[in-house]
Amino acid sequence: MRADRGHGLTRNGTIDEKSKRKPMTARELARMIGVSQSAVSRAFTAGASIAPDLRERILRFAEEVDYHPNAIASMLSKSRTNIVGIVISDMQNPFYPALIEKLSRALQRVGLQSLMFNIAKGANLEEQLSALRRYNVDAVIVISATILSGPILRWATEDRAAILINRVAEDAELNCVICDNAEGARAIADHFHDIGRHRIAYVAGLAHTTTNRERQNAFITRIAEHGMTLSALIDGGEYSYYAGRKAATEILARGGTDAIFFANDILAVGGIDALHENGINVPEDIAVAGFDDIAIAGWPHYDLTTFRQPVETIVDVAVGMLEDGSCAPGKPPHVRRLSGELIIRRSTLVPSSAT
Amino acid sequence: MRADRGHGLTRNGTIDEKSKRKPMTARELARMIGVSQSAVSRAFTAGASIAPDLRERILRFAEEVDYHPNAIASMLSKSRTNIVGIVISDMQNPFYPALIEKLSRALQRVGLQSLMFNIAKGANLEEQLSALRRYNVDAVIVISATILSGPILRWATEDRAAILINRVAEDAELNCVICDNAEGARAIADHFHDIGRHRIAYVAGLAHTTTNRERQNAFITRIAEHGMTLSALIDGGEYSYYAGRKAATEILARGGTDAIFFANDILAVGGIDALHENGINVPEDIAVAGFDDIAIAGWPHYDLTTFRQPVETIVDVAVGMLEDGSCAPGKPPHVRRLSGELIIRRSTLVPSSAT
DNA sequence: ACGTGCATTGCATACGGATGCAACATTGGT
DNA sequence: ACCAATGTTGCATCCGTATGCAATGCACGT
Repeated sequence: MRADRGHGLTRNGTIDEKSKRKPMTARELARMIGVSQSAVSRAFTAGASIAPDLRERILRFAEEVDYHPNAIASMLSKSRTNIVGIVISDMQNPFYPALIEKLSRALQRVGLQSLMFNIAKGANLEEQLSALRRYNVDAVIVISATILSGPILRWATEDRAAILINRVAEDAELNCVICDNAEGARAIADHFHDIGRHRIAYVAGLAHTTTNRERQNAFITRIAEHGMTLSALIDGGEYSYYAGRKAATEILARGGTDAIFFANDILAVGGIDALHENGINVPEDIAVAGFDDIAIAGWPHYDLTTFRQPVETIVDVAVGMLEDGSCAPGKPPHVRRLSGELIIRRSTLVPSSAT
Repeated sequence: MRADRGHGLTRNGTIDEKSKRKPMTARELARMIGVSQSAVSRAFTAGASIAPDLRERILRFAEEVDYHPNAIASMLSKSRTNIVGIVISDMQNPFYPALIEKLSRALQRVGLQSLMFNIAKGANLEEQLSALRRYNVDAVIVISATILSGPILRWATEDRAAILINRVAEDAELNCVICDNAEGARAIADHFHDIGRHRIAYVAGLAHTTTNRERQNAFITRIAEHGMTLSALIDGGEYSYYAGRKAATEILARGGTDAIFFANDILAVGGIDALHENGINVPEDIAVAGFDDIAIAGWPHYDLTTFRQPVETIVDVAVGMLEDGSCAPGKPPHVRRLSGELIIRRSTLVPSSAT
């Protein structure tokens, strides 16, 4: 009954001589105690019909002999995996690691594990996402803002609980948890107005992403309402430090700008560096604001005014939707738009003194 | 045969009215085609004994009706999950997201999925790691440098393929893939010597971590061999931007230092900012070097000399160990120490002109 | 003391695919 | 035309847990 058939990870059919001990099963445990396998199963199932003292006896004995229920077998019979697929594609923007870290911890806290699906850009999406279906994940959380068109999204999440974080579904009817991008963009515009700036530039990350469109539209509209001028509108092409640098350089070349709103912080950080290198003072010459409030934004060197995404709340809401079943397939999808917070820092602090 | 018993994610026992369609099974497919369930299974199993034309017929039909083998059931019968548990604890240091991204993609490429175990510091480790065992992950890859003592590590990886990345096992006998920290530290020391610095400070992240000890010991030894002075030795207490700032400030207060080696880049980046704020020129007054070569180190503003960890190679070696079975439980553990590369940038470029 | 009802427990089977074994088909050799 | 060897296929069973159902036990009311 010992190491009779266990095996390791080799794919080539090699039998590894010393391999994992075969773990104990509920049946074995049951036989040792003299109860039925069902009793063992019930002892480990909250709310099951079993006498409290029997349960305790079983649990105690299980601990002694180091028995743990096999989660795989449980998945098969319950057709519930307690696994959530997390689809990501961009770890370069520090906002995502921070979000993923909080999300995976929150999921763990309610007994859900995170299976990572790191989507590479060039590759075959369908192939990469088919594992979502084969592994029977209970739910899919999509964090990628940049990848995945509507149809693919719908295919990947068909008949499955799904939540998009930080993006909305363009055509697909899907659950979304998202920061109120328009609110944030307006807050930045108002703030620029408050500090007396008039000639405003906007730098998009990826122009076509839903987050960018929401921020851009709201920003430009509010700028106009304040009677300020949109001095430049640039699409960086990606959400990256270097795209931010390039955009800032271009804005300088054009001239006539006294405040820049970058679609997110990582762009803004690159922008600030480029401005400094060109001898521009931030905020005296040009005020700069970002969006997200990543850790770097708070670094004294950048000290970037930004609109903080309510990451904790986003995570809580998403996990809550999973728990209360409101995102189950077939239910009408919800879009939860959450308020953020304007964080004013040095990059916009000094009142107008534009050239 | 349609939606008769599927269910969603609710835990409260609620039956969700419209729930997932029950996916097709191999038996159903087999009946539709008029073959046995075994034939279907074999059609999807590489190398199985099945006539090529039958296989093709089954696969074609499966595609038509959108049948996908259920990975969970397969896990149960093969007792192989194709899931690798990735244990992490620190997403703050950008080095880790970058590593994890490459690792998870490499795993996906060989058909392995990544189950994330994000260990929170205060919490009950055993509880958090017990899922590693219950979920029957084929292997465990531990990336956390800071958490997990030897005994816990051994418990978590008992009878299971395991690889530590970026740390060595202190007492436990475990497989490790690690950058040659001593090589890197020596390269930095040599470089400081080459550019004529004499009064050298070392800033540890967490003094007790194996990565730090290797870097620190090798560095201090080599410094001595060159006849240079160790002007300060500081333990930042954590690998963070702010710890780096604090350490740099302290070094300034003591005075008498013309080069600082920070145990990693994120410390160094904080250090550079603090030096700048105190009116110190880098590298003219104080040269600075880090370790890892994170993206930020390459940003023009920091332009940090550093020792680049061979992340791609680390990932390849780790995945290779999984594939060839050399990390199967019971096999003698290997420690693969990989060479990195000194990346010289502006933070050390100018020859000595120390105060 | 007997009936009723609830709490426990075990039995049997389901979950969906993998695989040893036997049955069967095909090919080739003589 | 017969036998052996090889190649295919299906049958039956297993993987380990969950759960409907029936059986049992016990307490309580009259």
